[in-house]
Parts: sequence; structure tokens; C-alpha cells
Amino acid sequence: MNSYTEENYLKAIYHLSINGNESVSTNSIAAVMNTKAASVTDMLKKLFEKKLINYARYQGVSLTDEGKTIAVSIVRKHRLWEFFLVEKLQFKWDEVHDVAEELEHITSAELVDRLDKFLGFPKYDPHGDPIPDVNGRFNTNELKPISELLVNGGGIIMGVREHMPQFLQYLEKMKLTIGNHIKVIEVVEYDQSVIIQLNTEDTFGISRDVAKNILVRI
Amino acid sequence: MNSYTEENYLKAIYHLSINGNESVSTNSIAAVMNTKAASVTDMLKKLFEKKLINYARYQGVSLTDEGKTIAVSIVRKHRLWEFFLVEKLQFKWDEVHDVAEELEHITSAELVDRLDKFLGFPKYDPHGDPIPDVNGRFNTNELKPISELLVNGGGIIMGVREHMPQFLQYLEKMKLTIGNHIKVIEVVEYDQSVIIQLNTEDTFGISRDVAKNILVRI
DNA sequence: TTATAAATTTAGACAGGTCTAAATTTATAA
DNA sequence: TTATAAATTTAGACCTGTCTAAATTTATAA
Repeated sequence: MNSYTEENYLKAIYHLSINGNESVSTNSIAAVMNTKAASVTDMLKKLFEKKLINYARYQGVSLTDEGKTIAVSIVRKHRLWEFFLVEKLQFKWDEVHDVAEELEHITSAELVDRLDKFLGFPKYDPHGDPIPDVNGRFNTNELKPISELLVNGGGIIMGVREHMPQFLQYLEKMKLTIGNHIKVIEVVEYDQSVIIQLNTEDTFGISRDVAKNILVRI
Repeated sequence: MNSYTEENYLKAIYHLSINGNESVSTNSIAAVMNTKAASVTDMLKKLFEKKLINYARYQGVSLTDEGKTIAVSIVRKHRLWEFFLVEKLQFKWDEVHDVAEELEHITSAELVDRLDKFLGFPKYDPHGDPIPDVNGRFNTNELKPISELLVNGGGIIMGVREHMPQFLQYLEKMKLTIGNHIKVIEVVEYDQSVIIQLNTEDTFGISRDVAKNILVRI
């Protein structure tokens, strides 16, 4: 078994290598883990002994297949629990991270798979991040809700997180349909609503709630 | 904050002092925690420093009010999670203990209270043990083991004193499950085994040992 | 290309929780 | 009441994950 701490290191390395970088530096891990570089080196040696990472002194690290499998399983748990917290316990989407950080370390695979089923095998967590399935596979085209785009950020609409007819009809009417490109012009401070522009030059505001439920590919 | 281990010690002391004993011995804690007496002594010193237990060398321990509050909150979490696992995720009642042992250490109070609400504020867990409410109060309505009933006495099965899977599976098989009514037909003189009858008219004998471990509300 | 800066690793220490072996205290039985 | 057994504690050690300070390697810029 791997300790709570080892799991967090693997997860950190996984997230750091997702954002491009082939090889992850000791310092970047230290920053994410909120610890010192020396401590990271100690742990890297341990993870290398366990064959969970590829590691050569001074050269940075990457996950082995086994390490990656573990990391993905933790990400799966984290995102499933976040989905549970928001959908079933009515947490706000910005309140769930810390709790999920604890829940992701619960070991029972049976629990995770039953939870997955209970939740209806969701594909995305409340932040729009894809949830790996039981085999660790997930949609890799990173979809983000419009609400997470920065000003001047844009993308192509790829999906929605809300399937109520009224909502879909609204999208239809506003031409916010799959395949269309949108760009964020402004995020209104006081209610977090978003001013967007279509490729038709049409510009208008949508509520934060709507922005959260439209997923775009960047 | 208290460590995972400290919480488990407090919980162990709580359970040991529930079963009568005012003061709990080092050895009994060691047995429950599956560790050595010397390790227990080390931890007792620590818990005493934190004012969570009353402790005098060689004299056994008891929980302070603060220690008891923590122990009860862990019991609350444990039983709520067990209820969740059985009611929502379709676990069998004899499969939930180990998973709940992990889940009980998740710290968020917000999570526990929302979970409680989501589950409909249940009063008993799947083993019939009472679930403390948000203020740590719970039904202490006296449950009696079947072994203490007189002939012709009866009651509704409300819980068990033994949580070994083999035992729980035996109960399952014999339909000796929570909510079922039983009546004592005879107490066999020579081995103190008990002949009981279910509301289904099924009549059979159970050993004194089994009778001691099934709790009924009269 | 070499001096200096930045990144990384090593050496040695510490705190938490555990252990074994030995010492001490309490309980028990003749 | 005293010898012996049982329970408990102490002493000293180990392992994990962390740290600081110093040493080493790699990167960079003149």
C-alpha cells in the first residue's frame, strides 16, 4: 500500500505533467506540495524504489505506467466525490475541493465503483474536468465551462452540463450551440455574469449559472 | 487537530467504557487497538497532555468531557457513513465496517451535517446502533441481549454486540435481522441455549453465545 | 568559456508512532 | 503477610516524512 503522502506526490506529478511538461522538476513539485525541495528529493527516491516514477538525479521525473495508474485512480476518486458533494449534498462547487482532497484517499475500490454507479457514471466533475472511468479512461479533450475562461479567452462549444429542456431551448435561441465559437469579453464583477461574443459578432451577457453549464474546448 | 491514530484511541476508550467499566485498562486498549501495551502507555501520556483523558500511572483511564465529545463525533460519523453505504450504495450490512473506519476520519463538520440531512437524519445505523445527532445526543433506550429475556419474553431486534462478518452472515441467514420480532420459547437448562420463534412462526435454537450478542428492544 | 546563479541533492537532525526488553507497581494466593 | 504473577511503565531503538545547512550539479550570461 502507498501512504497518503505518496499518493499526493503521485497526484502532484501527474497534474504537473498534464500541463505540457514531459519531465517534472523537483522545485515545481515542492511548490505544489507546499514543502521543501530536499523533502521532495527524499520522496522521489522512495517512489523510484517502488517503481512508480522514472528518476535520474538532477534530471526531473515522470510517472511510470504503474504510477500513472495510481495517480489517475486518485483523480477519479477526487472528481467523483466532488460530483457527489455538489449533486447530492448541495455543496457549492467552490466549497468541495478540500473535502475531496481527504475523500480521495479512501482505499476501497468497491466503494468508488458503487459511488460511480450511484451517481450515474458522470463524465465531468462540477468544474468541468473529465472523470476517469473504472479503467482510467476519460475524455482528454479538456472541456471547460465558460465560467472558467479568462477575459479574452475563447473556445468552441462542445457540450452542456445541464439537460433541462428549458435550458437547451434557451441555448438554441441564443445560437449557443455545439460547434460555435465564443469569446469572453468581460466578466461582470458583481454577479459574475459573462459578456460573450459569437463569431457572428453578436455580443451579449449570460448569467454565471448559464456560463457554468456550457462546456467549451479551448 | 488530532491525528488519525489519536482519534482511534479515543474511540477505543469510548467503546470500552460504554460496556460498563468506569476506568479502562492499558491492556484492554492494546487488545482493541491491536498493538502493544507499551505503545498504549506512550499514547495515553500524549492524550493526557492534551487533556482528552484522565490518567494516573497504573490506574487506568477515562475520557474527559472534551475527549468524549471527540469520540462521540467519530462514532456519529462512522454510523452515518455505514447508513449511507447500506442505504444508498447497496452494500451489505456486514461489508461496511472497514470502509466506515476510514470515512469516520474525514474532518469536515459541514460534510457530516449535510450527509445527515441527505440521509434523513437516521436514528440507527445498519447494525441497530444509535446514531448521535449533531449535538452528540442519541437514543440510549435500553436494549437487552436475548440471553436476558425470560421464557415467553420477546422483543424487536435492534442491534448486535458482535460485528464479525461470520456472525452477521449467520444472522442474515437465520433472518435474525434488524426490525424482526422474536419471542423466547424455552431456555435449555444444560447449555443455556435459547429456543426462539420469529413472527414467521419459524422456531429454532440459538446458542447462549449468539443470544448474548443479539440486542432487542422490549 | 568561465564565473555566477539557480536547482538539486546530501548529511544529519527531529517529531510521531511503534516496538522489545527490562524495570516497576499492583494484584493474588498460599 | 509475603512470594509470585500479572499489569503497566520506562528506556532505548527504529521508521517515515520532514527540516536546515552545506555540497554538488546544471543553467545562464557576459
